[in-house]
Amino acid sequence: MDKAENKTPENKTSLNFLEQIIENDIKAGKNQGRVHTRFPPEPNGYLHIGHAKSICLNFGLALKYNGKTNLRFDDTNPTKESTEYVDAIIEDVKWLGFQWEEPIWYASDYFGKLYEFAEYLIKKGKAFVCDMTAEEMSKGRGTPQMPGVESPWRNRSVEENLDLLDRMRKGEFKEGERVLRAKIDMASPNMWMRDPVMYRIMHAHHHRTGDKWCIYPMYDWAHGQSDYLEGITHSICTLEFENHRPLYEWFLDALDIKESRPRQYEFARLNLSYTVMSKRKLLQLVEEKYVNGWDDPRMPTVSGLRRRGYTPASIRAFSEKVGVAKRENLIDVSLLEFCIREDLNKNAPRVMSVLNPVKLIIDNYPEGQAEELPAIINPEDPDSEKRMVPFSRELYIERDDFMEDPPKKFFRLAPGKEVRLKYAYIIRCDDVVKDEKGEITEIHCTYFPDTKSGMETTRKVKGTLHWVSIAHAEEAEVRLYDRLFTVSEPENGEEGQDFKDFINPDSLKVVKGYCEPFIKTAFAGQGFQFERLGYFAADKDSNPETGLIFNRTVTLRDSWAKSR
RNA sequence: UGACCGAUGGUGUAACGGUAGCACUACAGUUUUUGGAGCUGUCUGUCCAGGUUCGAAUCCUGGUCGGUCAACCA
Repeated sequence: MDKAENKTPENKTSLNFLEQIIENDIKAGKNQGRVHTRFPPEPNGYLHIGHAKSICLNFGLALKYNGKTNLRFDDTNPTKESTEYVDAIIEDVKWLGFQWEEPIWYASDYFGKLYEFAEYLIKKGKAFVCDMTAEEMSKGRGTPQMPGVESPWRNRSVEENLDLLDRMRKGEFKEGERVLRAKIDMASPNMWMRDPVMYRIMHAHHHRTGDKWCIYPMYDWAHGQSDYLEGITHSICTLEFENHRPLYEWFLDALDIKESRPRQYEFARLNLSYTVMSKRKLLQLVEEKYVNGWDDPRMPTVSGLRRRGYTPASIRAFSEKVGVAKRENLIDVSLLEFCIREDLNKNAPRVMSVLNPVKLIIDNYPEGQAEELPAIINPEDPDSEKRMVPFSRELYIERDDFMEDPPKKFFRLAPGKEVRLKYAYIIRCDDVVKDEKGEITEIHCTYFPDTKSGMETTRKVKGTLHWVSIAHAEEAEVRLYDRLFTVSEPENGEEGQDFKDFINPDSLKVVKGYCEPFIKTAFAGQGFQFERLGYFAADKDSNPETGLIFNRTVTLRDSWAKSR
């Protein structure tokens, strides 16, 4: 690699550590140069942005190196898993834009093969049936500093072990009565090598194998062997499995697997500021109704982000930008927000919408008159078409866009001041009307007909406002989302504090919005820019009865708000 | 206190013994019929102590700090 190449970003040649490993493997001719990855979710919850990173990584690596990626459900614990989750996960992976190698696999596809493997290990004297209770076993395991003690059942005969395993499978024993264990080393400094459990008895109905099995394999026993059976070359998982790698290797060795052998690599999972990422905690938020389901737009789930208005491209871009390494990290949500703004700025149609209205009356505009003004749908798109916006005497503008007694840097409307109404005319504020509480109810203005948008004018204004003609306005329910937590690391509070103590009570505000008629073209999921406000996505619940519903994806950057 | 892993600006991530770069954030300027977007620029960094070397973020030694591991979860 030439040093100079590294400096030119347009032909970026720097690789992350996984790409380096893969390139070395290809060079060395390992696995005949094949690259085959897999994404192995457990169907016990919905996918979140951390999974999205893993998906982009696994599929991205295969794409880059001309390889394949399997989608495999790690369904080894029937008590926690269901087809509801399977379906949702499939939809999310598809939505993110990735194509897995057909068919979809399940660890349960390998239950039969795994059973044969287990018999093989028993015959080699490398596995045994243990009658200890879970509690006894836990005590006997020792501590990281102290060796464990060997099970009294460790040296049963091959015949007895085979017979017992067969009877475990047939359901002759109660749950918890016996397990199959690998015979490794109770004194190992690595806890995972202290005769780990391979099979446990569960009289549970499995979503795919039904009642066929009464024993189910543990993760470590199922995973590496599934990788092997699928011809996986690079089995990529998160850091907490680092200590499992010797066990992963031990099983492959014990099964005498030498050719086409998968290798496990670990990377640091994604952490995002102002949210939580563990499935357990997300489940808690759902079950305890802090949010309205897994796809609540405040959730960091893929389905939540989708409903919030995030696009697949924005999530892929984000996954690219966060990078891949082995150190713990905390990504600032502002990076995620940057990615969706970048996408929507280029692609979202613009529309004017007033969310906190105050009435503005143009006194010198004829009553009953209206005109259609052309407006560009997306100024960032050179091929953008025009939309027509109705203008009339009575408008709504944003309450924040008017101040009776403004500071010097206020570029918006104030008594005696002039602003442009976007795509329309320059107006001057002449007067305000207030109610008995002192609240402004009407702003009276004069418009200048020769300043119509597109006309030459010498009149200069500092501010441009968005507006909606009251008579032509479409009403919509607008859901204003904010971050779900008030602190950047809700999981790292003081002693005795729970992540739920930091839930933001104002994470959702629902308001009525007034939009220009063009909004009627919206379809579910479509993202718009409400000019000067932010990006908003049509909610999937919008229907003729509820009317239009919009979710705020993210606000526009606002240097005015910041400067105050 | 055992094993494994890690440590580069505020946050991420490059640099593979030879000028510490890129992105986000923040700030400033420019521009603007979105206080948006764009463009330009600025600030801030190699955990510590030794050693090897002409030269160390990079190699070695020793510390410090952080993460993971004692489920019949994954």
